[in-house]
Amino acid sequence: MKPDGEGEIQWREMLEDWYQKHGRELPWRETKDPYLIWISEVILQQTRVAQGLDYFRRFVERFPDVLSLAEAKEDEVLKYWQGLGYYSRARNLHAAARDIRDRFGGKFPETYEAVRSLKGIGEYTAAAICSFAWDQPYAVVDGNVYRVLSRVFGIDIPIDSPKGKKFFADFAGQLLDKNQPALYNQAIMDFGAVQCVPKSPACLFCPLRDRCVALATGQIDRLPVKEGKTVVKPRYFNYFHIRYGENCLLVQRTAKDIWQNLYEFPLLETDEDKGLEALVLLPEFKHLFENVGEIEIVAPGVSFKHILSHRIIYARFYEIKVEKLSTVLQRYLLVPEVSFEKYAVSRLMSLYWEQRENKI
DNA sequence: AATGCGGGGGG
DNA sequence: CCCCCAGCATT
Repeated sequence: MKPDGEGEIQWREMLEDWYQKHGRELPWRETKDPYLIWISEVILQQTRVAQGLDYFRRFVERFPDVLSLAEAKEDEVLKYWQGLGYYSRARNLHAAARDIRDRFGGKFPETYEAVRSLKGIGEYTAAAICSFAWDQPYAVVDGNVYRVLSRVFGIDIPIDSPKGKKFFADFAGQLLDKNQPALYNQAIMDFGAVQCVPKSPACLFCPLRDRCVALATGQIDRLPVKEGKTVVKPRYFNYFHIRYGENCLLVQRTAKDIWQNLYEFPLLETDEDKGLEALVLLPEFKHLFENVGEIEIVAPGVSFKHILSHRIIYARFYEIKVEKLSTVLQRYLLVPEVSFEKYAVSRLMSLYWEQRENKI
């Protein structure tokens, strides 16, 4: 199928027909409120619909508009994001809400450039918001679009190369149905998510089976082409669940690192896997437990292998009771254990807490 | 141009 | 085990 002349019309009609029949009903499709669309799009960055649905419902119930989000504390926003990953999305959402309040008088901006200027909104999200909310003619290019276009038209330019990004952005712009951008954009993404799936798509039942280049040439499994290979690096986290009476100690991660601004136990990261015997010999360990009186190591280290896309974290948790709070320990946050769940923590921390509750 | 950032689901 | 998901920011 050629992307010009009559082919374009066929292409659009085919996608839009398919969408009318097979498109999914999703909560954020029932609104034209740019705020709700924005929230849904950010939640769905690198995240499946099934995973994000409940987060969307909870988030917009608590923060129904720009102002309520802007007035909230970042800690609470992060708490609503807990478990979803890529926490910079939540931090940027919060910062952008304040930006809209301060720079745009609380009214969601309505031009592509202004929307794009907000933190956490890139080309995809700006196009999604502007097309869905106001039917502006911007083509979305997400993982679904890359897959559909690369297969149907047999394009093997790597989608994660600058050349590929430019090509697909231009191409998607040509194919866009400028008379109804919202409908068209939803249609092509849903088509990718439901019909033209990454693995084992049901090509026999595809409305494009007669015209798909990848299917005709046996390249379905090869397209889209990606060149980037993510290197997985190991990290070794040794956490100390330090108990002082009915309290534990927490600290906020402030570094530009994984889980920024989430809370965790005092951490000793090592460059290799170490057991408790090796750990206690480290100066950092000695410093942490100086002047705390008698210490009692309640449990042997509990180990977790926490797998992320680009990291594999080998974590050990040690539950340690102390008699006194030294000046070192006083620098941490003293948190009643019954209040632990008020803090936004990583999945790793919450898994530890969960298994501990189960044991008790 | 390359890297970092989470977590979950499916083959 | 590996790949991918309604990507973005930083360097």
